Amino acid sequence: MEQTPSCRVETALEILTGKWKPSILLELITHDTLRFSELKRHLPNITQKMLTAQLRELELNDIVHREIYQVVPPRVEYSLTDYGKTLIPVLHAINAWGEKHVDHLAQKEMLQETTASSASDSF
Amino acid sequence: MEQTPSCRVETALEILTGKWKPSILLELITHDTLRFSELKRHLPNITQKMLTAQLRELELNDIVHREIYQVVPPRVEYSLTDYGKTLIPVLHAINAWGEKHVDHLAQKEMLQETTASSASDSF
DNA sequence: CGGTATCCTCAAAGATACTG
DNA sequence: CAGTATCTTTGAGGATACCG
Repeated sequence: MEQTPSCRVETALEILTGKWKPSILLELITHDTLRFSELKRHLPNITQKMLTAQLRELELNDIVHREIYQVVPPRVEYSLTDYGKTLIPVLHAINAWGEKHVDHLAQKEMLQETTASSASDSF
Repeated sequence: MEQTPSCRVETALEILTGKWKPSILLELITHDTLRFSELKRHLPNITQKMLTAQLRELELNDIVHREIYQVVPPRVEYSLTDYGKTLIPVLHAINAWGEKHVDHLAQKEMLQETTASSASDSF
């Protein structure tokens, strides 16, 4: 319960870090609701174990809602909670900076001509 | 060079993650310029090895500038580059969300009275 | 003072197999 | 379909000692 700036930044970053959490969150932002298997299809390299684990952590932090339909075969849908949606502007800021940074890195590699790159996606 | 949103977010997060990078960056934001030993003093639990390693990574990404004064005893000063300063708004957004989240977590633990907490620091 | 060089630990992530 | 259960791997981070 320190509440120093770095405590707050680290607390926030704990939500976002985890190898797959940014991808999962971005999928849920753009698709709104996804079943477990759909999420897995969108993230081809993730294992079931990791997908489950990361989703559980996000759920524990109230970022993600897990809706279970008691049918056969089972159907489980994931979506952002309202609280989770407050993360969107943060991800947006990170995304925007990341785009600049990828360009910045590219410029370092080839210090010659600057290929004008495309404008930012909405996300 | 994929340039998908999650690629960009992950690229940006690579800069910020690392156990000590947020703290180091916040120190450099608030103090402007710090010697190696001053930085170490502000971060009591970091080892020299980790401090060096994290600073080197930040330097490689053009976030931090390392100025060496050839004197005895050696003097090395660290500061944010102009490019590194573009991270400040991002850290600010993360910090602001982190503050809300610490409150959010606190509310989950004691679901009783809401102690009105202090307003946000400048950082 | 401001670092390297080694060695070690442990937890996050991956591979694989099984299940209600 | 949507998960567990195990086992193994990897590498970030830490402890400690030494150096220009």
